[in-house]
Amino acid sequence: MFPATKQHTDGALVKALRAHKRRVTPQRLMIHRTLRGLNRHASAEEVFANVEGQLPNVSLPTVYSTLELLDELGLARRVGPVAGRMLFDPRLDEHHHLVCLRCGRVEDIDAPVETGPALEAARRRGYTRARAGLIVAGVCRDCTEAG
Amino acid sequence: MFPATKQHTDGALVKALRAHKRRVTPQRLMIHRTLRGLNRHASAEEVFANVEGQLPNVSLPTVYSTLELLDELGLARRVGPVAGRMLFDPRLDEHHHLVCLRCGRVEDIDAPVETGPALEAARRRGYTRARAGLIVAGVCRDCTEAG
DNA sequence: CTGGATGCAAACTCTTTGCATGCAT
DNA sequence: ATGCATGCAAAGAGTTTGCATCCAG
Repeated sequence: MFPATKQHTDGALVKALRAHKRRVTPQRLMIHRTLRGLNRHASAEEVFANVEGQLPNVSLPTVYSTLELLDELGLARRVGPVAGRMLFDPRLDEHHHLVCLRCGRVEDIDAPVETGPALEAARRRGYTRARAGLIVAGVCRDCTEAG
Repeated sequence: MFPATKQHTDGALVKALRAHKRRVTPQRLMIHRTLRGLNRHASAEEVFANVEGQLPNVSLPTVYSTLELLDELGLARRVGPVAGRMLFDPRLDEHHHLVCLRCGRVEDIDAPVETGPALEAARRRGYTRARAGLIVAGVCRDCTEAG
């Protein structure tokens, strides 16, 4: 389904799995490839729906644990929970999120945000592995027009 | 329990409720006063536990709907969901949050964050009532030391 | 009076856990 | 062969909803 990125994407995952002494399984490859192919933040449910068509007998718990693993490996980023659901984002570069309080839609914001001072404050308090994400919450155009 | 702020706090709520044509009820006054008294972000469950001692026969759904109302009235700010639970913050000035991924603790960060460009981006996309909040997620000192 | 607000209980959603089986190493 | 990873099912946590009753205006 995503032939252009398949090779490189699989290669990076296999390399990361081997480096962490984790097993390379068809489910992990397919879940990773699917999230990359969606090319936007997706819920576990969405990834699951898309993986089902590609690989039989995949379970939702496996999707959750694999997405969590991808986050640990640095090959995806867990965002949220946002609007009540956990999202997983294939984008690895810094960006932020815009959430509609009404319909739950999530969009990317590429505006720059100076997170250095906040991360520094976290470090000073003894936090490790700290990462910053800006969430802008509002009511989207459609929901605003719908009243 | 919070005599020093009680009068002013109640007054602001009563005024806001009247302005929005909503009713002034003992539950609303007590929930508002309790959140202010806690003086930190609290979950609905926490507010509920503290209100129970002050006013008999208060229900958790009422706490939820009242905290949501306070957010609408601008007398509290809903934060989250963070670490799986919705938090409500009596602080009205700009500040951000530091969350431990392990134990779920939430602390305030007072470091300045330039949210203007992100809010402007939201406005350009047609979002209304947009507000920005930075979430720094990491592992706190205690959890880091605990392994 | 009258309709918004409440209390209670139950439903709902998303996520996590337990356990037996299976497959990557 | 070994034990991590998986599938299935069921539990768990937090939040929301429905409805009869109550009380603020």
